[in-house]
Amino acid sequence: MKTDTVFKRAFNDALDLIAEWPVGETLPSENALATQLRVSRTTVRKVMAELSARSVIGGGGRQRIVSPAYTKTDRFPEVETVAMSDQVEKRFMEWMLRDNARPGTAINELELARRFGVATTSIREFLNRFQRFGLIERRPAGGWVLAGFTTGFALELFEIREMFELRSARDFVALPAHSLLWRKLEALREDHITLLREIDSRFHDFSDLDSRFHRLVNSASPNRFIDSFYDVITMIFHYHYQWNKHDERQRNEVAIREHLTFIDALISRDMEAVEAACWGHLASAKETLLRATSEQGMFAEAK
Amino acid sequence: MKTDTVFKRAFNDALDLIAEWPVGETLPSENALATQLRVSRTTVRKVMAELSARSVIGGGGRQRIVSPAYTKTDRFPEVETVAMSDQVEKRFMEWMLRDNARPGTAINELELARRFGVATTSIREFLNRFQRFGLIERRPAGGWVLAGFTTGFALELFEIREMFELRSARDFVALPAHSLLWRKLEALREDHITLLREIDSRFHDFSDLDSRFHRLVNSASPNRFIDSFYDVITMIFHYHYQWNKHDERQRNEVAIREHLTFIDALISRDMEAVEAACWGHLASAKETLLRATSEQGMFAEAK
DNA sequence: AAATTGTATCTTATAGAAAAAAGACAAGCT
DNA sequence: AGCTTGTCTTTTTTCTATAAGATACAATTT
Repeated sequence: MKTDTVFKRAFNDALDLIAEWPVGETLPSENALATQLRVSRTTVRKVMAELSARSVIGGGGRQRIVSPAYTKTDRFPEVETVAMSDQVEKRFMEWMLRDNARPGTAINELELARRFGVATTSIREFLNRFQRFGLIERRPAGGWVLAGFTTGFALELFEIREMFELRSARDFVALPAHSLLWRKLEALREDHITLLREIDSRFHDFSDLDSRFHRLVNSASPNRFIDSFYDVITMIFHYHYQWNKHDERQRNEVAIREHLTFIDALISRDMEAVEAACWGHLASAKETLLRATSEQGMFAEAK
Repeated sequence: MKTDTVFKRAFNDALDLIAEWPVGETLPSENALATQLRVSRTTVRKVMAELSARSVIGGGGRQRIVSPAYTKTDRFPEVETVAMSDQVEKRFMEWMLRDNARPGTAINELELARRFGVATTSIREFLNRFQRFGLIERRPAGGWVLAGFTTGFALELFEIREMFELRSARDFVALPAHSLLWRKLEALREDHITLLREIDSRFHDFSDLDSRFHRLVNSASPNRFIDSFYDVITMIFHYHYQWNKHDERQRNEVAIREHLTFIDALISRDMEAVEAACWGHLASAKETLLRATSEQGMFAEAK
């Protein structure tokens, strides 16, 4: 049976919406709400029904209003709003990075299913999708082995990343002056400066900025295989940022400055400066990731 | 319920084995057979039981012999020996390349399941695994769209391929003289010459040789992301060779000669010659693929 | 008439089950 | 003692079923 995480997330979002809606005003139409909450009308109606049942809203048909007797009602807990597939990914990464899982370990679908409390179907689906990230491998006999987040993995990742990033930077510099991307780069530059100013409180926001920057550079000459490779990087860095808290603020500040050097080099169209900035940034990103792989015990290479 | 394609293939293989076994001699042990037939003992026993039931073999326990009264028995048809997942892939490629399917088409799991006569689970599994090839894309809402085997796809594919191949060729040339790979290259060179001599009858065998050559070049400095990318190329060329019969013999002969030029350049360690040979070969491979994409109507770009 | 809601249908995500195949262990043979 | 076979257990593959959610169409309101 499908989980109702979509409904629960929409319900919570609807509560936020209602909190700012004048009591007595009729609510937007179902279609409008569907667009705002990014779900189908079917789900909107289910949310409205639940809100009615909890007397958060009153009136029926096209006269739905925020109930005058509106009292705070319980939101659904966050965990229940994230899709099963995302939860499986998260749990798997935890299992791989936190628990014992050494490279070479056989992956047992049934055991993972039991451990995560989901059906085997969900595990299979996850493994099939996750395969492309290169952290697991299919055995010819059937079944999977953990390739693991090893030093070798990080080195291979960065070898490709260097090729792609340099190629994209070159194409970016060759962009015509009137290209929209220059303006986007300009905007992103501002975002960097803003974040740098507020680094002490907002250093967590760097992860997202990082991904946006590199994807913008790549968008100069789109290539689906490069985009797809960036999904790997995004995933790795997502978990890396999430778990490696050591020196986080400091690391991010350095990276922002490197980005700015890179951006300025791009704007100057000086390809030599671009290459230098690109190498510099990648070298330090690589070093950070490699340090993480050896700092934590479970990252040791198995052979 | 799982299909018994493994059993059926093993059964057919066992028949081949028995055809060359002296009547009256006791057969190899179950373990030995399991290794030879590349299945588990469980399956070997099932095969033996079936062979017994059909009186192809006689005696029991460790005294199994080819029955003196052995008569030819029906093999299982080829189709029943290929795994469901492989069949789904084949049918999907047919649907995409032969039938109507235009890029941008929404992919309907249920419809495909009905069309292919399998459960939706099999379709889902296929789509999840197949995603990495870049021919389909997941929609945020859920569901899939066909990206399709378009000209754009081929161009993007070759952009990456050029980067990877050149990089690997460079690393290959830098290999120490005593490396095992030089000998493997030498052997592969011989295989090329042999095939060239028998090209008129064996031109179909080129597909496999092509894949072996390029994977050997890449093995000079292994990188899982490059290997994974080669899976895409192998898959594409597999279907391309299978369906584009036009000028096949001629095309393959040209490609073999290009490979030989490439190989000789590698052996000479002359990086300039290597680059030239590499570019030359890739340019012609690209042209072939691009011509295929425009020759056949369904490859037209949709926008 | 256009937008909105009500209703029915189709599609996807997930569970659960069962057969096939692999693997583990015990017993038997040489 | 080391293979070999018999038996039992575990794991993977594949099917069917069902609730959640999306989409299409009909009815209704303004």
